[in-house]
Amino acid sequence: MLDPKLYRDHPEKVREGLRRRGASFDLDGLLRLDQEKRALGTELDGLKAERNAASESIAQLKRAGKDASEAIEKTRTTGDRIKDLQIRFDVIEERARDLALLCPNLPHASVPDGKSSADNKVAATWGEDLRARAEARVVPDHIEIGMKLKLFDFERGAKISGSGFPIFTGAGARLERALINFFLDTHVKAGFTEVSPPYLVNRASMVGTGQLPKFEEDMYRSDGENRDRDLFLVPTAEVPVTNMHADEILDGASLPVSYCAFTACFRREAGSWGADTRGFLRLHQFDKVEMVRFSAPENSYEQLESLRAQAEKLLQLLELPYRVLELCAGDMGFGAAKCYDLEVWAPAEKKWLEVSSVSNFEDFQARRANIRAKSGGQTRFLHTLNGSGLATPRVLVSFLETHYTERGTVRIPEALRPWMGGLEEIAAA
RNA sequence: GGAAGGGUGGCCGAGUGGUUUAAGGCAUCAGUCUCGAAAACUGAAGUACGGGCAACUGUACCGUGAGUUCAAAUCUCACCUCUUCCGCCA
Repeated sequence: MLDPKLYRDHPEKVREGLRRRGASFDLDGLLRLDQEKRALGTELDGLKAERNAASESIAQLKRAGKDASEAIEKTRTTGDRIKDLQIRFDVIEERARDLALLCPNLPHASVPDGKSSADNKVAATWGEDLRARAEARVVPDHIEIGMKLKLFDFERGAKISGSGFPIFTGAGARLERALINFFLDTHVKAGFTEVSPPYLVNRASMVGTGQLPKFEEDMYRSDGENRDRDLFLVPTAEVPVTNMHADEILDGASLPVSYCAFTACFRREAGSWGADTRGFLRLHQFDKVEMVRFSAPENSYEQLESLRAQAEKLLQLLELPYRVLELCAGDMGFGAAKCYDLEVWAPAEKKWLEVSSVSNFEDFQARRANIRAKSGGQTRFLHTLNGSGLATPRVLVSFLETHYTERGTVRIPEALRPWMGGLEEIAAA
């Protein structure tokens, strides 16, 4: 949610930000509703002040032992007017809030212009040589490798759940688990606090991080006895972990606060049928370790760089070539003010795969979830950031294709071996 | 699932429908004292929204939502949630 003062006092700035994003949002409608809400509010407050004064004089009459029935009778009509006006005010206020929740965040000044993923800027690359080496020979793709080594089973996953729900088997399941533990342990060592949150969250939490109200069709929902009791399968650990501190005031001196969490992630991927449906590239359920950071507003962009470095470190340790994209204004997610994507190279797919998205939301989520920090006697919305660290299925694709050996085995990079019981390579059983 | 008891500011914790402008304490900030600090003492201090150039001022907020009333932290109803006990259970 944007700061109301921003669109009230500087609507042209908001308009410019929306234009850069290529977002269609009814800013004029929001400004009209906001104006109407304030006019009604002023009138309503005046009536309430009138009633409070009348009640006070009634109290004085009664205390003095005098008859107050005439004053009570007169105040009754004020009460009726308040009731009417209150209903009108509530309707307008709700409409204003509903609309404000649909407005995306504005891009930070450093975010490059652009309309789509084609306009993203390559900010860094790592492992060029490895990539060239991997490309120099013909490599079977991850599905073929996985079938040969019996690492997963798409058909049986589809039988029990549907497409997009693979089963990991044997060394594949082991590798998946090893990656997760390797990620978590690396983060904990770097000072992150590990949390294991619920996989089902309420509607308020989904609104807090910005998945709702706009993207409900992409979420798995379990209906409650009413709307407020609906539960949603988490699309990312960002949702439960960020909302852990909803409606709280954190001690400013404790910032930044950093968490890491493993969860399965659930996405309907509505509307993307046919795109990347083969293999692991687009799933309805996948595993991911997420980093979430609560930062003071002053240095959230330093924190963004440090989160990005933390995610990069994992890929370096896994010896997977990657590049870092600085997303353009038109390609960023709904709530992000600035965002980097980490993409690994998949030699057989011959394409880059997004395995991490690292974003600074500034106070966009903090406003929605009401997360503040107090320092120096001042209470302000803090800044929230998060980054994948990392999403396993796509890492696995690159991992299998990159570390596939001429002997038909998959080499385990040294950094991961402690989590694989010292195993040096995965071979056919 | 059943029974009982709770939910009040950053935290703990009082609170008879109308001096509640929410007692008191802790923590915080400022001052006095001190070479400096601690302690002690004195004082300040909730959050959000609106109006005003400003000093200031209005409204709302005691788990959430309805209701009763001229007036609700206080009374009524529903719900959420926590604690304890019982039952069931991985």
